[in-house]
Amino acid sequence: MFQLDLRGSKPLYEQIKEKIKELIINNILKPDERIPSVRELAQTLTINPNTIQRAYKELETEGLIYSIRAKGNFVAPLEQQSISSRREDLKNELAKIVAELLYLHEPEEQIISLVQAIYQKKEVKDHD
Amino acid sequence: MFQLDLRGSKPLYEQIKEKIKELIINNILKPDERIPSVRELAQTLTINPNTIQRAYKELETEGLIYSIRAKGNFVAPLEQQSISSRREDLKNELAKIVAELLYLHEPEEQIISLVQAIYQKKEVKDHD
Amino acid sequence: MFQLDLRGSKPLYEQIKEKIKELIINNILKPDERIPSVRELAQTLTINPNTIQRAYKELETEGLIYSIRAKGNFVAPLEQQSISSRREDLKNELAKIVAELLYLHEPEEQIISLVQAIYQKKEVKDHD
Amino acid sequence: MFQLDLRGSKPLYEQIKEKIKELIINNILKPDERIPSVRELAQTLTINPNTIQRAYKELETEGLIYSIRAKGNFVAPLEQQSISSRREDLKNELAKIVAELLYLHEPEEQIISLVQAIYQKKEVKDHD
DNA sequence: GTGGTCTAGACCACC
DNA sequence: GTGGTCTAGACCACT
Repeated sequence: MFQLDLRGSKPLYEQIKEKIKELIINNILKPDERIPSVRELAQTLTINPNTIQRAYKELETEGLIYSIRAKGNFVAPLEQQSISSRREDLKNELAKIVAELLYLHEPEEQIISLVQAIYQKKEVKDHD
Repeated sequence: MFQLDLRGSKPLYEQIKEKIKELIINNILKPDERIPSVRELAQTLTINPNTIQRAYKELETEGLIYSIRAKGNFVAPLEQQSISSRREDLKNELAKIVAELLYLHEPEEQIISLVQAIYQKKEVKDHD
Repeated sequence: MFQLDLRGSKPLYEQIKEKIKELIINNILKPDERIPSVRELAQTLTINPNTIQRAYKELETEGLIYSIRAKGNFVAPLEQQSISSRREDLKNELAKIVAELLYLHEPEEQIISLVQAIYQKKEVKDHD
Repeated sequence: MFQLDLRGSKPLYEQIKEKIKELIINNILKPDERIPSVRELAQTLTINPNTIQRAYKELETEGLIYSIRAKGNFVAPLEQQSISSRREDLKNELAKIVAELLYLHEPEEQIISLVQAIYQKKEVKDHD
């Protein structure tokens, strides 16, 4: 499913969170689809179930997944997340990052083509 | 020096971090210039020194300031090796945010014009 | 039967819980009346059965509905022992919320008039 | 400092969260005051440090405390919490609870005197 | 089988 | 000393 960087300083549970988030954002995991069980994923990644559990719990509090006892964890449908405020938050974060990149003399074109690349990837997917 | 939003939802130390960052990015605080000591700033803002310390520490790990024991904290000059890696980090963060905005159906044009607006502001300043 | 806010921030299963609860509280669904089956409701709302099941289960633990295997889910009659303990639970929750509102400097009058407004609405209904 | 119900079904870390929250709300623990260290509290309550850690971490994400590595955990100043939206949320929760109490035939006077009792306790404290 | 909680014990980075 | 992360292993309630 994905691989972890066991050496880096980033906590494993955060890496797991990010990876799952990516899979959801890229629509590889679809709404109401079941994601691997805590034990399953722990085994395939050969790490402790507690670590997975922690990642899943935080994803749940962030509204990205929901869990049903004795059934599993599932991707939360997009509609149930607070889209509008989340979008504003993200745009604020983005503005700060761009301002810092400007300070570090990153050329504007580079940033714009980065944005375009991300959106283009999606268009390709939509044609599938 | 600056004011804090005491009623806002953001932690004080993050607000301080951002404010200092802004001052550096906008060249109001210049390279190798000394910034207020933890105690000084704590007193003028009438908040706990812990809060300032945490803000300064994170700015240091981000490479924006450096501290000399018993002398104070100073703005880090741009000419450091850390710049290119910092730029890569920022672009990675940016990519994640853009990906999530795409997932939330934010139109591409909005993002690009946001980026352009930030860079345009800078051009105006350069004309000063 | 009712509509969900598909864009809101609240999880769907909580919205369903609340809606059903409202229908029971306002006596639109009457004691021992059958409520839609998990599958039925999932189909009419075009959402995942898991979501409905979770909502129903929580309503059951709160004592508002009861389920008979292979027959369906029904509104629990008021004449049960569970009422007094449920009232105590609710009053405890309420006390905590009021304490936090006090901490956040919400004026006492505001809270009391909120309570009165809710009870007054009921009086009007009783006159129907 | 406080006692836990080891038999009940409520998770220990949630009990700890609630207790600390109470202490903060009742101003027994004051802004920027240090709260017991993870190990300290674990020892006095004779439970595992991990359990305390979990409680503290969730309190931090809720904005009630902040932690500084190698220094300890501290009460977050009131001003840095998002008061206005939090108050609205709390009033909504309160309205639902009152509606359910009305359904269960709890007399209006009982609720109002409960609210008044909580606010009166505070007045007494203010006279100290 | 599943998620959820808890313990015991360990290591790290920081100060 | 402090907070933070991770492992190993256990138990529970639920389906």
